[in-house]
Amino acid sequence: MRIPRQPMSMRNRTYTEDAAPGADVTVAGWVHEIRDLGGIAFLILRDRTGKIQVKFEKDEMDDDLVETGLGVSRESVISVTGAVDEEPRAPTGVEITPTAVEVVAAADTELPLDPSGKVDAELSTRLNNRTLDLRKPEVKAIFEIRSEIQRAAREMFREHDCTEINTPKIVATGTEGGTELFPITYFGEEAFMNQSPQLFKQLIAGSGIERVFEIGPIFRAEEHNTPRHLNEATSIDFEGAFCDHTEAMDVAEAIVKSVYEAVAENCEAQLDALGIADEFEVPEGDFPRLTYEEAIERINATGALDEQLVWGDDLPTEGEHALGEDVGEHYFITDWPSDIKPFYIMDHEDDESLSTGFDLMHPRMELVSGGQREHRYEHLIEGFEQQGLDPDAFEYYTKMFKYGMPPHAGFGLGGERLVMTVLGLENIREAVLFPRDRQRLSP
RNA sequence: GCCCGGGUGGUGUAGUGGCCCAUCAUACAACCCUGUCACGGUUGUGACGCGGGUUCAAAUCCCGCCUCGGGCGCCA
Repeated sequence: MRIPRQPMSMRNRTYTEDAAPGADVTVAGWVHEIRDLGGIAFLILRDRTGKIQVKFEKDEMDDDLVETGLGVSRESVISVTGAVDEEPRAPTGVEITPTAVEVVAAADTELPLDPSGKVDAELSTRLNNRTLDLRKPEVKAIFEIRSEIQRAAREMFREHDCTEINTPKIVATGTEGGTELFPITYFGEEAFMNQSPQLFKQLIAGSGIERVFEIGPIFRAEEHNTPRHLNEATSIDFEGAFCDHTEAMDVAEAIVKSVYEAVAENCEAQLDALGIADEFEVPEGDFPRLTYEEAIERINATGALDEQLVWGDDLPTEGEHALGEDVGEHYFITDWPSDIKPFYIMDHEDDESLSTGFDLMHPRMELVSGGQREHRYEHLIEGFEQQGLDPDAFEYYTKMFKYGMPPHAGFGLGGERLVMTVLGLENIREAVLFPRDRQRLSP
């Protein structure tokens, strides 16, 4: 049974997909299109479940009814009451012969974009008119799938004995010092929007809760302008006490795979709406784990770069792409040089120049960054100083390492990048209802 | 932060100095049409981002501004 969620006058509303031949129903939704053939006309009504055809035979129906039904503009909200009949000539095999039509909310005739999809709209136009944009089945499908992805991720974290947590988004200090933060005023004090739950999730991993995850917003003030960056993004974070980096990699891999499996299993209609049902593939087998050294060797071997990479270089975007094409599936890059990973990542015990940091890559881009954390107080303080950060500013964080901080590891996964790569979207903004980027602050 | 490319009716486009009081599609308005499913047909409505400059002549070239997108850096 569906829970009634309509206004009182529409409690008895039937969804279009449930309108069965022989029944008298009231359907409600948006006017998708009207095709007036002269003596007969068809109105296509759309709701969240699909579309249904409403037939108007002018000679056989009340003039007022015909006038109301055919005089309404596209995308107006109407309700239609009438008998449902089987009709092979109708698009869905059934159609409604109306006895009553009510215009619930009329729409202006000039629409800022065309929800029927006959004319394309640029992403910018679409985002400025997101409500109308979401009336297109293929756009709606992205967010239904995004919801399923988050559900599947939550479930898999629970299977890994994690507790869901929520950490503050208004903070006094940054996390890693590196990226730009959005400054705000907090009752007259300087504060920032948090760029990552990193420090907080570590503090909770060190509590009795041990294994935690969070799906929440992060804010980065970098002025980048690319199809894979946002200034407000959703981070899917894991942190586990008594874990090392290899277990964190296992969890990351399990999450990504379970997301693909859930989409394949539960989103058939949405994949179909997006036109990718046939080529959609769930990753199989273990994700290859390349060391940083192997990664730069393979990139160099592709010959894609003008200059060969040497040990200690960060991987340029072009190199990432070349490697992604070469590997052809999700893969990890492990054993990064300590110098290019943040201070809170632990180095290997037997080689201090190598860190336990890892990235999980989709062939198109980086998805996950993680590692085993430095839980030893003295080493942590050293790390702060080496990175040019004042440990005193992070005392709320560092002091907890003095009271029994277990070894722990974790990762952060880019939520929008996950949606984007699962669905093959061209632009990360398509994976967010109301994206925040360099030039977009509203809607 | 550095670099590159765009902005033409409501929407998406054609147009690189005169052939443009601007093309096509869709939308909108009106009329015709009884089985459409991107319905079809006829007629009509509606636009060169803003400001300045060059030129006999500017949608087209130059400068500034606004705005959108992309590449790199950095990252999720």
